[in-house]
Formats: sequence, C-alpha cells, structure tokens
Amino acid sequence: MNSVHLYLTKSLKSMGTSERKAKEREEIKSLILNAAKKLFVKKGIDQVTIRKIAEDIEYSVGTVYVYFKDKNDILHELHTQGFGQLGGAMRILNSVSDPMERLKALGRVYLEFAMDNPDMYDLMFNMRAPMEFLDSMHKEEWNEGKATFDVLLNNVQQCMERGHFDGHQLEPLSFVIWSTVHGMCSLHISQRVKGVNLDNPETMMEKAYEEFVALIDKK
Amino acid sequence: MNSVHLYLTKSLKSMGTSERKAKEREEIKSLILNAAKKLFVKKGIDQVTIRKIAEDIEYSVGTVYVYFKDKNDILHELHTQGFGQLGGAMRILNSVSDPMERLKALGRVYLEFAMDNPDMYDLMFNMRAPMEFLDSMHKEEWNEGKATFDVLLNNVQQCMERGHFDGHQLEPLSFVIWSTVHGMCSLHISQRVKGVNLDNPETMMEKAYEEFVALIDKK
DNA sequence: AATATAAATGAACACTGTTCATTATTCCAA
DNA sequence: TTGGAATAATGAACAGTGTTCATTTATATT
Repeated sequence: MNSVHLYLTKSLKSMGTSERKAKEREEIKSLILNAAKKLFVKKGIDQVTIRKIAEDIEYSVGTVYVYFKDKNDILHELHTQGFGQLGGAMRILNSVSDPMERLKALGRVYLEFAMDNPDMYDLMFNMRAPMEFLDSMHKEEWNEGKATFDVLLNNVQQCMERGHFDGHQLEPLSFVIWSTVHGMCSLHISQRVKGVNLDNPETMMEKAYEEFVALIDKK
Repeated sequence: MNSVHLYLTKSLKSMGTSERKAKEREEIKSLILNAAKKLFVKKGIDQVTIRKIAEDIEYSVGTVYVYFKDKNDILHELHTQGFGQLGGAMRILNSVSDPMERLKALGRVYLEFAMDNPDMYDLMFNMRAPMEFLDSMHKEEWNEGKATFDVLLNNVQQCMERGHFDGHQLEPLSFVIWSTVHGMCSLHISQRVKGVNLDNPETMMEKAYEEFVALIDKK
C-alpha cells in the first residue's frame, strides 16, 4: 500500500473535507495578508514584521511560515494587490475615447495612485522584495508589471494610429513615457523633490506634469 | 576654574597636538568610509553592516560610533562621495559648447553612471538613509541634489536662450527631464525593465534614450 | 609622576527573519 | 468508539541586525 494509493483513496472519499480545508487555508492566508496590509498603510513598510503580523492575528510566528514561504512571499502578494487597485483605477479610463486624452488621464491616475499610496507604490516599483520572490520561484515573468505596461503600450499604439508620435518606436517610446511619470513619482516618494525645490513639492509635481503633457503633445 | 578656561588654555598651549588629533580623526573616518565603500561595491548595500566594517578595519563596533553618529551618517557620507563622482563626470561636458548637445550628453553620462554604479545610484536617489540623516541633523537642504539639479537647470536655461523649449517653464521642465532619465535608471536598477520586456534591458535603455532625445528635440 | 582628557572596547539590549523538533488538533477507517 | 495517521500550530532557538554605555586603555598636560 503506497502513499499514492492512500492519497487517491482519501481524495475520493473525502472531497468535501479537503475542499473545506482549502478554503480554511485561504481564509488564514487572507487573515495574514490583511494584517500585513493594515500595518503597511498605517505604519509604513518597515513596520511590517512577521512578529507583528502574528501578534495582530493572534497566531504564533511559526504559523505565518506555514502559509507563506517567507517575507518576500507576503510582500509579493501585497504588491499584487496593489496592482489590482491600480489596474482598477486605470480601467475606468476605458470610457475616454480619444487615445491621446486617455494617455494623459492615465498618467494622472498613475501619479495620483503613487502619491496617495507611497509605500504601496514603492513596493510595486522600487523594492527588491517582490522581484526576489519571483526569482526564488524561478519565474521569469513579472505578470503584474507586464499587464500594466501593456495598457500603456496599447494606448500609445492607438495614439500612433491616429497620427501622434510620428517617427517614434512604440515600445521604447512607451517605456520613456512610463519612465517619466515613474521618475516623478519615485523622486517625490523618496523625498528628493522637496530637497531640490523651495516650492511645495505637490505644486512642482502638478506643474511638471503639465510640462510633460506639453512635451508629448508636440507634433 | 571652569571648563571654558581649561579649554582655552589647552587650545593655546597645544595647538600642534590638537591639529594632529584632528588629522588622525579624519584618517580613521576615511578608514571607515573606505571599508564601507569596499563592502558596498563588492557585496551590495545590504552587506554594509557596522560589524563588517569594524571587522574589516580591525576596530571594535563601538569605535565606529565614536566617529559616526549612526549608520545613516555613514551612508550619507557615501552618498556625498557618489555625488562627487557624478559631478566630476558631468563637469567634463563643460567643453561641449552647444547647450542642446550638452544636455543630451549630460543625460547619457547620468545614465551611464547609474548603470555602472547601481547601488551607489540607489543610495543617492532612492534610499531613505541619506535623507533621514539630513532630517536628524535638522538640515532642510539637500546640497548634493540641489547642486546637481542646478547643473541641469543652467543647461536647460541656456537651451531656452537659444530658442529651444519654447512655451515651457524652466524649473518644471528641468524636473521632468530629470524625472525621465531618473525613471529609466530607477526601473532598470530595480529590475523592472527585464520583467516587462523580452529584449535585453540594456538595448531597451539605449533605444528609449533615443526616443527621449527625439522628444526633447521637437520644436 | 599624577592627573585630566580622549579613545577604544565589547558585552548587553532590543530588535529582525527563519527553522524545526515538539505538541495539539483534526480526520477517517476499522 | 477508538487507534493511528495526517495535518496544523507552536515557540524556543539561531544567526543576524543597529545601537548604547560603563569600563578599560591610551594619550596629553600640569
């Protein structure tokens, strides 16, 4: 009687039970992730420690490691949730028919997301943790980033189809556009704007975005 | 006999000694910083620990804290050294007379610096440590960043004086230009480019910079 | 030589992520 | 109902981190 036989017998005879178990597993995973996110938004990323998560959900530290491989795993999950949020905000702009207008609005939504959720943005686009998790899983692809970049890519393509960005190359141009807005967000979040400018940083961000719009609007 | 009197007497009678002491202090500070930088470039930023620095220079951990307030202090010093290096590379471009050509070359130098010294770039423009040190010293100004941004600012101004960037505002435009190149560097260093693109990331960076140049070249 | 000043030390503290043998609980078949 | 197997939860222990500070050692001045 080998283990495979045992497993098969069991899976046949107790399907209902194992399904419930799987649900319970997901519930505890959510419990952990919600606690992590709570600490995350309230106290900042470096206050997210395994011990504090465990304390919050009233489980032991060891339990967290039953449900997640390591801390990078947790941070990667949070990063994925962040992309869900950003993706949702971006999807609303599908109603904007003019691709150029949609592109500009897309940038604003992106910027707003970054400024409203600085720690989440940092996790999604700057921190090593989520990428290290992918590496450890031997996953080559960064699906979340890819999907988001594709939205931009399609948008820029539609702009080009309507005669904008003549002489430009789709992919590198899209990457430059992403870089510009990401750079603004990144510098703002890492406190580099206030250090350089005497104005209030938010004002600078607003003015700068207008300059960006003026740049991409040129024929 | 109060302490002020004691200090004055001493400083008069042993100027040579205290000067030597001050030099010795600077030497040990350099010793610490060089060890820190060695670990930094060889093993990456998170391998720079006080214990490893102390071990490397064959002093105790406590000694490091005699010469530096905390770890942020050390990282801030390294960050300043990085700006010295970047500033030196940028200064070479003073020989380029055409401001528009100089601006494009400036961007390339900046990009090259970031790709050749990713950890240093991260420290200078992304990490919290150097800014936290400034905060703890109650310093409002980020001199290194300001000086570097000023180089860009002057350059853009000269471009505008020669008729480029018509209708744009100097400061916000300069900030957008900085953001674009910084964004490219940042995404590259945080491994977000390879995740999104199938091309080799370096090729993407090169193509993207050409798109950037094309954008700012428009009349 | 005695004393005042400065420098160097390293144990100790409070944290961190992670592991894993041990304990507790749940489940199913006989 | 009960014995045993599978699963889940535990928390002490480990190796690391930055930081502090009473104590020791060395240097300089009187």
